[in-house]
Amino acid sequence: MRQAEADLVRALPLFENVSEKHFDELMSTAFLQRFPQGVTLIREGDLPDFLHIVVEGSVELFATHDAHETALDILEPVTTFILAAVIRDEVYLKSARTLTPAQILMIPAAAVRAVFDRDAAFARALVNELAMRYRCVVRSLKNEKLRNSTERLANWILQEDAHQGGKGQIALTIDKRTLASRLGMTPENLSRNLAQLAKHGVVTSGPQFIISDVAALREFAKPNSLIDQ
Amino acid sequence: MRQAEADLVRALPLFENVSEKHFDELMSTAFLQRFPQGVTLIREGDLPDFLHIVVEGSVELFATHDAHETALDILEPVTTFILAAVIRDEVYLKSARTLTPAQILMIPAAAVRAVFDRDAAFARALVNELAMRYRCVVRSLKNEKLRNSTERLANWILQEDAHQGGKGQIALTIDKRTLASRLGMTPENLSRNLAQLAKHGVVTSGPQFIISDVAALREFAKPNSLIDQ
DNA sequence: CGCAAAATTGAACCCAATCAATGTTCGTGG
DNA sequence: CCACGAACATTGATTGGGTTCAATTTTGCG
Repeated sequence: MRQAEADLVRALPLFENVSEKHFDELMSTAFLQRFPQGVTLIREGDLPDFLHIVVEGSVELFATHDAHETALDILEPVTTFILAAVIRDEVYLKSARTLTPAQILMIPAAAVRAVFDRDAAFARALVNELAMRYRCVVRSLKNEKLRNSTERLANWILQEDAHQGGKGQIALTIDKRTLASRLGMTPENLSRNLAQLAKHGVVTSGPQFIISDVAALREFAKPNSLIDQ
Repeated sequence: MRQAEADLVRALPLFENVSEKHFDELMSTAFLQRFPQGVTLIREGDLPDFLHIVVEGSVELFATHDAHETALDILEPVTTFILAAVIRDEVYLKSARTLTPAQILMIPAAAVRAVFDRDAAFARALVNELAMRYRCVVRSLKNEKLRNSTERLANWILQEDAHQGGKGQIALTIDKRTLASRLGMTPENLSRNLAQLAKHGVVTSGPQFIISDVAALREFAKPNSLIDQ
């Protein structure tokens, strides 16, 4: 790994308070790799060799069973994944693929477990990260079970707008079929749901969503701090 | 807390390798309390005061939104809950209530965080526990999204049979409405699903389920080690 | 301009929840 | 020991949310 990249990694919250010695130990065997879009990074059922960290791009976590597949999460920088499998040294429960070209930091699982035992700051950071990931899953489980697909879309629009600066105007950076999968619905259903939201203050034209009536949209979406972000 | 109870707690995996000193520190402010059935132990949105551990009985984790409620998990001894909230010192995302009379060990959140920082064995055990809880949520999320309700029931029957000794004969210890809620379906739907499973090797008469054709049931249920147990 | 992929629209269908009615079980008190 | 009531369980009919399949329109790009 080059120095510029090592500096980038060093600044991550996960390594913030780790001693220089232990950080070097982790990095000496780690590598930062670029992947094109659509590459399967890990496969459910395999044993973890590396802790993965999304440094750039986005990664989809998904699972399959009986010829069906479901998206479980979409990760953006900077997020670890498969941390739980690495800690317990048990098989992955999910698969992962790149949704865009991506840069992934890979740290050997054995090194992670070794440094965890000797560096309290790293242990603290890891457990914090894991707790955060846990809470994310709980939030998305609640989102899935307590809202219908139109409500999930409405809340996504509110969040995405906030994320893009709250201008009440969203430019889609991904195509709609990807958005549909991220929201746990089919592309057909996304179309219908967007049509529904016309009644609740959202005007769409192609990849431009305009919130024409925020109050109406919030009224419909019922955002909830115990579910959203 | 009485000595007998302290011994019981001391034997939990979570405290196995914790030093005597730190264990005493945790226990000096902890208490083991009995609750009747149907008591709400924690409420989503509150800040965590205590780490909870189910020592006896069973506890339902649930969440509410917009006048709807959903069961997220059912815990049996010995399991921690709200560990992630305690570690991050953030509000609960779920509520919890006793499903049966229960005995709960409550350790002040501040003590947990304090000992975590000073006792590597405790840190290791906590992170292991958290990773295990995380993987449980992922499994139930996959179970929910990749199987329909009849398949979930079929797999529950296979697991419960194994749990009761693999005799091919299950005696229900809970009533069917509770089972329905645990499997994420309505009591009506449980009835219909049991009727369905008659075609796949399950004979029921009241609270007795008999697996008359294991091969047929497994064929239908398609158990999967990356989802079940 | 023309093609392929993406998006939309309509129709049929599936799964599960809800509502309503009926049947069953079980505990209690006469 | 039986009778009764309340909770539980089953069954049927209806509804709603969502997927799938098929056909059509739009978009983007060579």
